[in-house]
Amino acid sequence: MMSTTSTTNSMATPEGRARNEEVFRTAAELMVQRGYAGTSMGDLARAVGMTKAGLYHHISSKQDMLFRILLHAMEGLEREVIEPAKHLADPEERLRELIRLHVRGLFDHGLEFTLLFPERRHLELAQQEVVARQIENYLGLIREALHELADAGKLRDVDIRITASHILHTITGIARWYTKDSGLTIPHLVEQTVSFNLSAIFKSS
Amino acid sequence: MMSTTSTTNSMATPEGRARNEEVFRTAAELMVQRGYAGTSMGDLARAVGMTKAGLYHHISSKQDMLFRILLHAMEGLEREVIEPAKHLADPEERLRELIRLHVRGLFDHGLEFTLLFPERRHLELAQQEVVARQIENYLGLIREALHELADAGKLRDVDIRITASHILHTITGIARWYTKDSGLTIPHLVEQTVSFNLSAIFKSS
DNA sequence: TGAATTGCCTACCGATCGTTCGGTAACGTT
DNA sequence: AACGTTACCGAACGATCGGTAGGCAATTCA
Repeated sequence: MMSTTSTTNSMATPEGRARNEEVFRTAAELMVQRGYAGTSMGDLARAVGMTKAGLYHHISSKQDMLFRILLHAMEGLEREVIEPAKHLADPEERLRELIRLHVRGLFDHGLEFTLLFPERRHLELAQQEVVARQIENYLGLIREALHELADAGKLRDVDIRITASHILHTITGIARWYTKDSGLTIPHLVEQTVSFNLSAIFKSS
Repeated sequence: MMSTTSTTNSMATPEGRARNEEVFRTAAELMVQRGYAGTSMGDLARAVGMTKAGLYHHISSKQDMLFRILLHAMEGLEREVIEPAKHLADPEERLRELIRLHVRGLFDHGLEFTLLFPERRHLELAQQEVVARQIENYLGLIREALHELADAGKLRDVDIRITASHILHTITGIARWYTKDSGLTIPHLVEQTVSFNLSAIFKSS
């Protein structure tokens, strides 16, 4: 079978799979709020209505659970953001779409997990590198678009490495300050974030 | 005496004061790297070359230590950033100076503590509010400058609340991605961050 | 010179951490 | 009816957590 989704056992029934997903989803939510070290297995067990021992039917260790959560976040980023945007020929359109989809994904999908990337320090080195490579890959996509725009003479005199990081952090920063009761609509937030970053880089001419 | 600086005792000698500062400074550094929950008192003790028990000569509790670190960071922000900038009459110059001083302070001063603001959730509610109020106050300063610029017709059609948050997070984000071995000079980083944010908001005309 | 105070130590506390063990009720298959 | 699997539980493990009690050398103050 060589399933890549298995944790400690084969997780056969639909109810079992659903429960399994609930464990991982809840863990991700808790860790976004309180961090990896700040979230105990007891906390997680209580949140899903289970004992600590019961959790270990679904996971093999806390660290491995974090790794799987990050893998899932990376798959989501790849599928919902990178893949739809990367083949756009026009670099401006491509960059615009990267930002738009990422901000949208922050709310639609559990893609808020992007927030958990800083928690990669709790993983083993080999696992850390997997995550680091994906982040570098994503940043590379932004830098590539910036380079093409620079070659076309459309950019201000900007440092591309710094600028790419600034763009990425206006996006991930949203997850740190946004609250539902702010009265902000998501389309408005998306539009504002896109235009903020694009205005930041283009020549004013 | 009513000293506000005392921790568990009067901390009389210069060497004592120096050691005391070292404890707090080291704790701040560790917590920036590993987070509050991820930094144990044993870690801290080892880092300053002391036993856990010895630490408690300098602090009264881990939580209180965090609160004092955040207070110190807020004082630094007030002294090094807010105070020098707030009296500038020209809103563009004021905003530029706020950003410039904040990024500079990230490196010069132990003002990197800005990173610790997310850790305020580990404080008691009354203490959390003190920190939240200061952040709100700082954001208010940015928003005020933006309002003045908008009234002067100098801004793009921009949502001021969102924009202020974006500006703040390009700055604090630096502490998350910057590494010394990147070959970036600090003046260059400061200049790029200032121009990124100012370009983001002004009319391209 | 003696008495305090400072700055740290050794030794330890109860609580909580992540994790494991043995067991079991419910269920599908044969 | 018997068996195997799934999805859990109660109880406990060793390790580590934040924190404390009491002592002791060095320094400072009277």
